[in-house]
Amino acid sequence: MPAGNPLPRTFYERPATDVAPDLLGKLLVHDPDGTAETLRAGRIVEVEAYRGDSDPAAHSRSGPTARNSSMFGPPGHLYVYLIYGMHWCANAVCAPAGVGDAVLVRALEPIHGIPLMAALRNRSRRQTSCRDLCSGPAKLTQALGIEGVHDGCDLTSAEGISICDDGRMPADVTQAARIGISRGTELPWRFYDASSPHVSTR
DNA sequence: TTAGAGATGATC
DNA sequence: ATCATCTCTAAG
Repeated sequence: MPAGNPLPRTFYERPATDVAPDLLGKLLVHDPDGTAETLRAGRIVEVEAYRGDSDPAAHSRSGPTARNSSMFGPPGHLYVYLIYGMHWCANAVCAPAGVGDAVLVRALEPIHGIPLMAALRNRSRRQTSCRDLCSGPAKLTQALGIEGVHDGCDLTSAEGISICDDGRMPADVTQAARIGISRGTELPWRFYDASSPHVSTR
């Protein structure tokens, strides 16, 4: 078990803006079949918080729908959605059930299973550097093999997809405006490790 | 190195 | 029509 222990559900049972910075340095792990050969993991270096109450950019802003129902479920679960018709994005659901809070995972430092990650991201003819494997919310889901079927899965179980704590702390936590949204741009709810070369922008 | 456009489909 | 994106191509 190279990844440490999964974070407990109580970790997620807080507002997304509190959970988000604490997720920096943790490991996002996908162990699809319990074998070391297919396990891949990356250290979280960039996240964004989305809140159900008064956040115009959140998918949960207008209440539960078929797509966002995981956001309103119990904390410590995964919310996965399709964006622009072709990319999957992964969130950690936060706050008590009934509150539509989540943290979008935007970038990882690849840690384990890097050859498999490169194979899963082999669509491009261009040479994929290690920095290009997980430096974006849709890149990292492709590298880890996270898709719509994983929406709602439990992150606190060591099986399948989990977020684990191995004791490492982020070096340089920085707060800024969120990326790629047209509303709520004034809210400084993006958190990243400025010392990492693996964040989604340079 | 940077800017722009195309891909591609669910959502509300 | 919008969208919590990525990639390639072309221009400078």
